[in-house]
Amino acid sequence: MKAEERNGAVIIENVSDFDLDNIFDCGQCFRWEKDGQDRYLGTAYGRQAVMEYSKDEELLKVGGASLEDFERIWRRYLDLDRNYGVIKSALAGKDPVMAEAIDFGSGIRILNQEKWETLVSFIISQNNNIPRIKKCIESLAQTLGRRTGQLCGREFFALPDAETLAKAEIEDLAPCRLGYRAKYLIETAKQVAEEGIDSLERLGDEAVSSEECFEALKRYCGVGPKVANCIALFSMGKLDRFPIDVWVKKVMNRLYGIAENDMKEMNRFAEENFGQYGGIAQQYLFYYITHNKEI
DNA sequence: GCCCAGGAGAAGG
DNA sequence: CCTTCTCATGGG
Repeated sequence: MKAEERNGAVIIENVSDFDLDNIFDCGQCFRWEKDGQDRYLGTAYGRQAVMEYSKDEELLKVGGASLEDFERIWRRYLDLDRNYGVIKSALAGKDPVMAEAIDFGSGIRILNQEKWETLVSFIISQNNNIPRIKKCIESLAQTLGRRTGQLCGREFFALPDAETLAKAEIEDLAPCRLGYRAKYLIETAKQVAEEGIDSLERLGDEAVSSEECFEALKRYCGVGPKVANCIALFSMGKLDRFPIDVWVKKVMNRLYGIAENDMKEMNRFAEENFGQYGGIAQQYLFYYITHNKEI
């Protein structure tokens, strides 16, 4: 798909299977907000951008970014080089339930997020709700993070790196209202700082199997099965991981008739029916149950 | 006041 | 291996 720079923004043509509401409001990321005119303003990889999409023209506009930024960061972040049409057909083929969920959130894409940020974000996410998770993360960035710039009249801050967070005390995090998760975060930061950020980054290598990645992530304090799966899926390209939270339990029960506390059966079902794209299937189901009052 | 949210750690079987 | 209890916080 072709990208070119026109008066301060990057325009990308022929972008299909794409919807900003679906992508930024399906629970995978926490740092994008709609600005009131169907544009999303947010940050990743130490940059900020404003995105706008026209479904009719299949045109994506990324403002606040150079063409170089787009090719270096946003193309991969938005997973633009993956053919979701093929994946959706494979998932919907023999599963009318999944076909319905895919139709409902047909523009979902799995972002390739920063690993450290995703680790931090999903430690904060445990036993928490999305609006408050967003507040906690923004507050953490503003309290201890570095200012990365401004766009559309807003200031943006990156999350503090592992070294910075490792040196922080619980009281330093008090303004962020993280609750009992604050000590998990500092403990994990110490471990990452100690082992080196590379040991975390390496888990995203293709040579590292999905299972190996999952087990390694669970070594961090505050990271259990659900959070490990989210990190592996949203920042390490392990598309088969199938995070099970309270919503996925509900949707698996209502749509597939699996007992609400039978995690083993849910995992088995996902592996058998969704296979290598279990994580993408999970996102369609999560979006479906969290945005559709009918079910 | 109660229940809930993209759960995990600790303790006890 | 499994089950149960506890852990802050804010919104409904």
